Amino acid sequence: MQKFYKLMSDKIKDALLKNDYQVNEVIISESNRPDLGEFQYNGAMNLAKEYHKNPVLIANEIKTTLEQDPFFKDINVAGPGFINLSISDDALLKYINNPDFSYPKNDKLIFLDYGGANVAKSLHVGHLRSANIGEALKRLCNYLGYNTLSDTHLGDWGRPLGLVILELKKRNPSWAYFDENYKGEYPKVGITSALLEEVYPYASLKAKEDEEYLKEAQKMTKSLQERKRGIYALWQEIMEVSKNDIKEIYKRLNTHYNLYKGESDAEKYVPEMLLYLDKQGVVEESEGAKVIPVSLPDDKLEVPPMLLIKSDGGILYSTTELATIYERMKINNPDEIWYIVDKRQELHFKQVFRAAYKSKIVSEDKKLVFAGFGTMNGKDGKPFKTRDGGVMRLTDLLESVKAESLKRLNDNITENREEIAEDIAISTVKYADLLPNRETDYNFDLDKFCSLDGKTGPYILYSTIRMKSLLKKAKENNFKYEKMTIIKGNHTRDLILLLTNLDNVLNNAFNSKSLNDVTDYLYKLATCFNRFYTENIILKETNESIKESWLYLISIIYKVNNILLDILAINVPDKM
RNA sequence: GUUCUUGUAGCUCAGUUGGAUAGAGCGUACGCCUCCGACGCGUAAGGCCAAGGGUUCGAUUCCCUUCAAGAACACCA
Repeated sequence: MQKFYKLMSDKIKDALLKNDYQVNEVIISESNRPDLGEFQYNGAMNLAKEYHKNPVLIANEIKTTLEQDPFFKDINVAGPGFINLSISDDALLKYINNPDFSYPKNDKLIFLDYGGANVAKSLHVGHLRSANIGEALKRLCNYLGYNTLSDTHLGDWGRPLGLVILELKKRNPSWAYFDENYKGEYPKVGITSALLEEVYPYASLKAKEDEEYLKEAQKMTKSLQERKRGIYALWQEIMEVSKNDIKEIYKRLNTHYNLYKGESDAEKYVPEMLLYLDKQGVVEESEGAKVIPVSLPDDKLEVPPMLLIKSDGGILYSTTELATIYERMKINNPDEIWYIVDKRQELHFKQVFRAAYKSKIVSEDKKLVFAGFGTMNGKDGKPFKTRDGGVMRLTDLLESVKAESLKRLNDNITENREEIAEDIAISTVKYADLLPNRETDYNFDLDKFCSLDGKTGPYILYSTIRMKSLLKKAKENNFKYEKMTIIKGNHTRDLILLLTNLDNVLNNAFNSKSLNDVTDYLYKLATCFNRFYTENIILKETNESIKESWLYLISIIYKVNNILLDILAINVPDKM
């Protein structure tokens, strides 16, 4: 059976045509007056304007036509021309017994850029949203039939690396990496992520206080960018260690990338791109620097030109960003690139995107999408800091949530407590992170997010596990649940109606590139199920067809729950 | 300073081309377990949608003004 809303709007479209009304799109929504109907169509009021007719009259014409279709149980016209629709049991049963949750494959390729980890620096809380939103969007795209590629786009080529290497040299001048006369393979020196984590903040601080040190660091950065043999080899060792470390943390968040490329990869394309840009004639000189002007006549705020080359000849963030696009178009040629990054970077990306289109690195038929997200702040609404004022590491955040989850975990669970607490912790963090609209800033509140009450990950998990264990028990008792034959009992109908909305929810999330519709829908499913569950005693129901119908319905709800949780990259433990 | 974003219940937030009586969660008050997971469910109180004006049958939504908060604004990433 096709998507329910599509079916309904097709029926209304037909009815409109039969009454000689032309309309491009029929939008039906859940009723906000459930006392009058289950769905509503408000189009009669718009048609009234277009056809200069009384909207109530139009609504009644449509009503009369629709009433011949046994699909509808009740149709009424209210107020200035609202059409309220209720569906017959037969139609709902037909839908629920043959629901279509799948989407056909298409060949569009969407490239998602999210994560943005920096090499030699541990991931911090600022990296959380990008990973959560990006991974969920990627899974959503896949579910809806799109091809995807994801890249974490590592920050692996700038001054931070120069600082780290310099400090390592100061401490270990005898390493072969630093011997300019050394030939042959360099022996590994056993860099660890713990070492890197300690070295970078130290060097970074020192560079701020010590001018001489900063100069040395700049020199070191230059050596790296020139790929001096020993320095480059050390960089490779650092990269390997750091990359594995980063992958480990992303793994905890169920986040995986197709590509772990970085600025160093894009940098290789810079010379080629510069030649190309020159040929395109888009580069201009300005105050000793080379820029691409990107302002447009109707800009209210003058968009400053994109800086391509500094007056000292060096390249910048925007240069590598543009080179990254150049590289991606050349290698992967995606139809769209989505950037899931902090919304404060909007202007920067606007410049780069404009430069990309202007120089025809990206053709007009392709989409560069900026999906900026709001900042996660501390409980007090101020930027999230540790007690000593530093930025909190992502691992520490996850550990604190895990510790809290473990503390709250039911005592009668004796096995796999650690693993279960981990699943709960990740669900907690992800659900809380995806609940607000993508662009909204939100405050991290440990107690609130870990609570079992309300719109929280644990509540969703609890409800899902409840469904699962109920179905398991039914199976153990050899209760069949292959179809639904009757709609009886409190909230049974509500659950079916809620399910019809799945397609809208997924499409809205795709269009808005925000997951809050999905998290909210999961919450609705869970509460509706819990209401249904408390008011109907399912396994002890004596009427066999009612029992089977209920169990079948639960199996569908459970399935949808799993589909959605999987899109959000949340694991469901067996027990909690 | 310029531009953009935001302002919705005590708190945290939804609200999709303008629609009927503005929705959730938390918190508060009061209820519901001899029964499938009470880590659950129910009921109630709580609002001048920042303020003022405009557009129209109709505005939290669109336009203008004011106030308040936040962000961005070329040689950092």
